[in-house]
Amino acid sequence: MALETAEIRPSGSPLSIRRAANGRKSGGETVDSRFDRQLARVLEHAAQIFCEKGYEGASMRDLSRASGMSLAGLYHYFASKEELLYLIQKHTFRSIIDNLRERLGASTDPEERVRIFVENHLEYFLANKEAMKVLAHEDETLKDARGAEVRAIKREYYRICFDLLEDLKKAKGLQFSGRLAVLSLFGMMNWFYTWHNPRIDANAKALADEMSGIFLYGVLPRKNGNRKAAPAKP
Amino acid sequence: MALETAEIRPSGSPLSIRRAANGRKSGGETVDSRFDRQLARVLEHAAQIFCEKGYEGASMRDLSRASGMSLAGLYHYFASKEELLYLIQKHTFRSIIDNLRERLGASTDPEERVRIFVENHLEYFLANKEAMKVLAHEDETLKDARGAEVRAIKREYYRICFDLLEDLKKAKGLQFSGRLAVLSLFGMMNWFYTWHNPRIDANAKALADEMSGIFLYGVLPRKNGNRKAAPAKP
DNA sequence: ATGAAGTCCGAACGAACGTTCGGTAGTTCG
DNA sequence: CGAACTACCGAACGTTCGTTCGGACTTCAT
Repeated sequence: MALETAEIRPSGSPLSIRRAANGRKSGGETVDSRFDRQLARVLEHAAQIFCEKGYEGASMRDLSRASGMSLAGLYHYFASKEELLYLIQKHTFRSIIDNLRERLGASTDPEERVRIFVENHLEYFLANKEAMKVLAHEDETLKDARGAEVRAIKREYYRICFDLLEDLKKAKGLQFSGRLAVLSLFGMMNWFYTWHNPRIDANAKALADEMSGIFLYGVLPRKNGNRKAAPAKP
Repeated sequence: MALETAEIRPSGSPLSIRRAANGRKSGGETVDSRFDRQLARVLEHAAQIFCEKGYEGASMRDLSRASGMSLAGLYHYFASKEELLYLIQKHTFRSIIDNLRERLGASTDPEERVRIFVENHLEYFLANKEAMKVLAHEDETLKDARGAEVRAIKREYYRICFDLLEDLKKAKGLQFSGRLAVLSLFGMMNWFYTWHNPRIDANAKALADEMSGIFLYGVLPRKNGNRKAAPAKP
């Protein structure tokens, strides 16, 4: 799945790209202008390079080579290397949240909604591995205004998860630390990128089921045997 | 807790430091030579700088400034920046494994041994925050021989955890994917460094109890009420 | 006292870094 | 046509990077 065009922020924002998307052409076939499509192409290559070598370890020359555009030409599309990282992180975060909001509409059962959260996260992770690793690994890289904005989106995402767990608590009359539960769950899910091997590991749906099972019921069985046990490894 | 001297590997190893530790002095009070003590001091500062700025983002000049030693002087103690990272990672891993092995001697109960593992990991993490973040965050940074050696120690550590879970499985007649369980548990524990706040979060022992609880029993209650529930957040 | 070994530094090396400048095609549009 | 604008590039800018070199001061066994 390709990165779409980085969305343009409301005018007046200090972080907006210098140019607005214009979807008009005399024979306009797509909504995105050529500028937007090229930017998206560059962002995709950038996500891959940042994923491979890390943000600091990746050079603009690496990116130039990967995208087939000259070093100077790249700067036609963004102002700095840091803005590149910002655009990738913002788009990825907004995009996974949008996906999630849509999926959560499908259920009102608290436990199932938690399962939907996990499944959405892992499926998006698998479908956008490079960008998601950049999101998880370069968590503290951005500073100042751009960093603050991405951190705000991250809080929004965490908050959704926190609220899902609060609903679950209320529905089942439970007591546990919501903070630790959320952060443990995110730990399980985000550590993903350090070990996932498509030749060994199951698909996103199956992994999400197993992870939800561990998070909700643990690896030990309850006394009554009705929990969904993960299948044994062959 | 300070980094001790990086241990010297058997002679003939291609990665050994160029100099062996000699504990002898006429009035010898410590086992470590001056060389060893200075190296340990530099390693400690290096861990802190790498923790703050990342390995690639940290410069030898940053390290020179932090340790109060001249840029050229640093190279008296190691051959390259990469060796620095290697020494930090190797020492930290060996050290946490040694701690663990000693603690595991205290119990033969499978469930308690898993709890000991979690407790040891989190306590070591809290006591050596900088070095442990460098270990977790710069996981893929080292290449070639040094990377292979650290990866081998990592496998050893993972293997210990995997075997603990296999013992638990056998003892309780369970079925679950050991691989996913180990990696989920490591995810919970290693994500730690991205969120731990000493002003908010409990001490290592309490956090370890809660995390073990989630991992073993999940956040949902068993039908009989005998699980150790985490206290509600005020 | 002497020499070897250990400890440390100022200055510099070439390479690589992110970014900018001036310019050249190509397209759009009155 | 020609002015305005978009898309892009070669070459260079100044800075910072990891590392090295030659030497100076200290320590210590003889």
